[in-house]
Amino acid sequence: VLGGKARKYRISERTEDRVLSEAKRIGFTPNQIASSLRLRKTNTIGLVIPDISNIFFATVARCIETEARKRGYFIMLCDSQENPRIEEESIRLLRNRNIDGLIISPVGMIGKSLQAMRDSGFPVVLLDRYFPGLDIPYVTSENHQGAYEATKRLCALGHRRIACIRGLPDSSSSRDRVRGYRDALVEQGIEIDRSLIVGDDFSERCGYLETKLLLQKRKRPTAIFSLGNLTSFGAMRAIKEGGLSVPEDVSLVSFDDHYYSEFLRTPLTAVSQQVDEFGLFAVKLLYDQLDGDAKAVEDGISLPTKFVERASIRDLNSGG
Amino acid sequence: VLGGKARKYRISERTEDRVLSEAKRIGFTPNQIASSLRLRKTNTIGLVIPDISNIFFATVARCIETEARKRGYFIMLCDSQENPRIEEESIRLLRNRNIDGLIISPVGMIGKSLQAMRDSGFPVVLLDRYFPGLDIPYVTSENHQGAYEATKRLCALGHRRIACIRGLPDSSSSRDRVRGYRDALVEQGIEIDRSLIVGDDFSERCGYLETKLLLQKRKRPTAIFSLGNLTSFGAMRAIKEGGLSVPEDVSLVSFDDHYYSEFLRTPLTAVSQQVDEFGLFAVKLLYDQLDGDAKAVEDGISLPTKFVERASIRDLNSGG
DNA sequence: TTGTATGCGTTATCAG
DNA sequence: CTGATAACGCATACAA
Repeated sequence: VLGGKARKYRISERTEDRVLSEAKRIGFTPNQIASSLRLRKTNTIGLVIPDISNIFFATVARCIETEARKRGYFIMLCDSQENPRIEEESIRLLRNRNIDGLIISPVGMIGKSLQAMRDSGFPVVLLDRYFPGLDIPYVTSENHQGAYEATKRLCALGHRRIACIRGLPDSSSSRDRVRGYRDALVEQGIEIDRSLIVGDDFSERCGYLETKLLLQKRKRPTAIFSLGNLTSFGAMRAIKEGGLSVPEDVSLVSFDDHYYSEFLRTPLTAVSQQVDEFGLFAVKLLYDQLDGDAKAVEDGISLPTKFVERASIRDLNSGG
Repeated sequence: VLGGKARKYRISERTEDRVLSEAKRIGFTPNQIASSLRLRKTNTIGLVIPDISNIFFATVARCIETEARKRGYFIMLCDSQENPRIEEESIRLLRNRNIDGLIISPVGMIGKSLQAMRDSGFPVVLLDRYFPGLDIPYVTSENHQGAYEATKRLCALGHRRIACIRGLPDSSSSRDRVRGYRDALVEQGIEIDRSLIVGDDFSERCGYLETKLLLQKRKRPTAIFSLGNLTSFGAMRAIKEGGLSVPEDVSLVSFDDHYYSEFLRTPLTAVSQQVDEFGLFAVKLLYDQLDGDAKAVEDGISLPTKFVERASIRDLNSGG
């Protein structure tokens, strides 16, 4: 009766009512742990994210939580701190706890490991980053296209020395954005200067350090393309500290756009991602696997980006 | 042996090794669900937050997750969306799942309900908001003091008509900040104009709408004190839309300070909170309860704030 | 329709 | 030291 299957077992209404009212009287609440053990289903999704305090992931997490709840799932949150060891450990512990599925924005080289999980029938969805060659469903942005457009625009404004502060070099998002950047330069006949492609991770500190160094070069870049929202703030900090201004001394473009961008000292030109859709699709892709054949799921989705031009880039043609 | 209690049961080393190596060979992983059922302990903490995409809560959540993990706990994340119904439902479901404790930034009037949980021995910690009169441990900022200082400073600069955009009126943080604001005004001999105390929640939209209205008044306020980071952005949006500037046309102070503040068009004066400490203390307070006597725990902690003055407030004395 | 028995995987107890 | 057994609370199959 408590399971809502009174009908199925053709329990008399009188009995059903008696059970229900007595249950309410003593405040009976079903123990989900016991249920989970019995049914081998926890209604829990593991969410492993490099940095939940990053506004991008925080926004995605919110959507995922909301969407998951609608479908009756809980979120077990793990912040891998962009640390492969913590990430691996988190996955292990989550699996011990019999989560029903995993949504992860991977940091380490765990493609094969995730693929193995998936092959064994365990639902996995990648967030923001994917593994080329493996068929694990993912949701990401059209990183190449977004970076390509942004870089092309900088070129059109006369920039030739454009630096690129990338995030975690091993991540697909970073790689694809760098590719887009390079392709745009090559297309414009600009030689790639590898010393202008810098950065190790998506942290503010990284943006700061790399920008510091870039600004000290004999031939200082006229524009900086920063591939993460935190690195962009790091870049701004370094620029400000050096007594320089955007865009007079250096133009700045950021991948990833958020509500603060237009209110900055110099409104920031940025490649905007469909952040809300990230969460929606992630849960959808996971749910499709939970629902039925874990393997018969589309291999991934790339969401279009939008180039939002604001005052942070300068036209070198007109200005001289 | 697998439980690490070989010693206790005086198992021979040989046997222990045999068991351990065989376990590794077949890849044995203990089922935490079964363990949880048996032990009545899930090593899971429920975290219920009004909006995980708000940078304040996101930052706190990160600290909580990190700190909890250190102590072997997992985080079950629920976003109540500042909706009391969702909040209540979340708590109910979390308890069905036998979480070991709850960290919550409450939205609704659930003080008595939480107190009852606590009285029954269930560990609870309040985040950012507390319930006066009840003895549920909490961690919050010295909201009154922080708001008092900020308002006093505005007065010192010659402001007399200072609006206050509060958040959720029922929350202690909002109430205490408004009290600090009022106390400062009263102390300066300024009459409280209730039409200048506005706002219903901590959303961007709220800040926007209320600022729109404030700016239309015949006697427009010379300064706005916004009690949340999102409402501050709403205020900025409305001010910008009205073709006005900060601080020339209106001064702006925000409760809650983050990394972007100094990079805004007009660097934002703000009351800075010790965000990282929030998470630390929350987990500590919870852990003290998990550890021992749930009731023998300090009743709460208020962390000092820091007034960070930037260009967003104008001196009416000197300027004329 | 209703009552009863079994097992999910661990842990604890207790007798050997 | 070791093996057998019960119990955590629920869901299901089967007997009544």
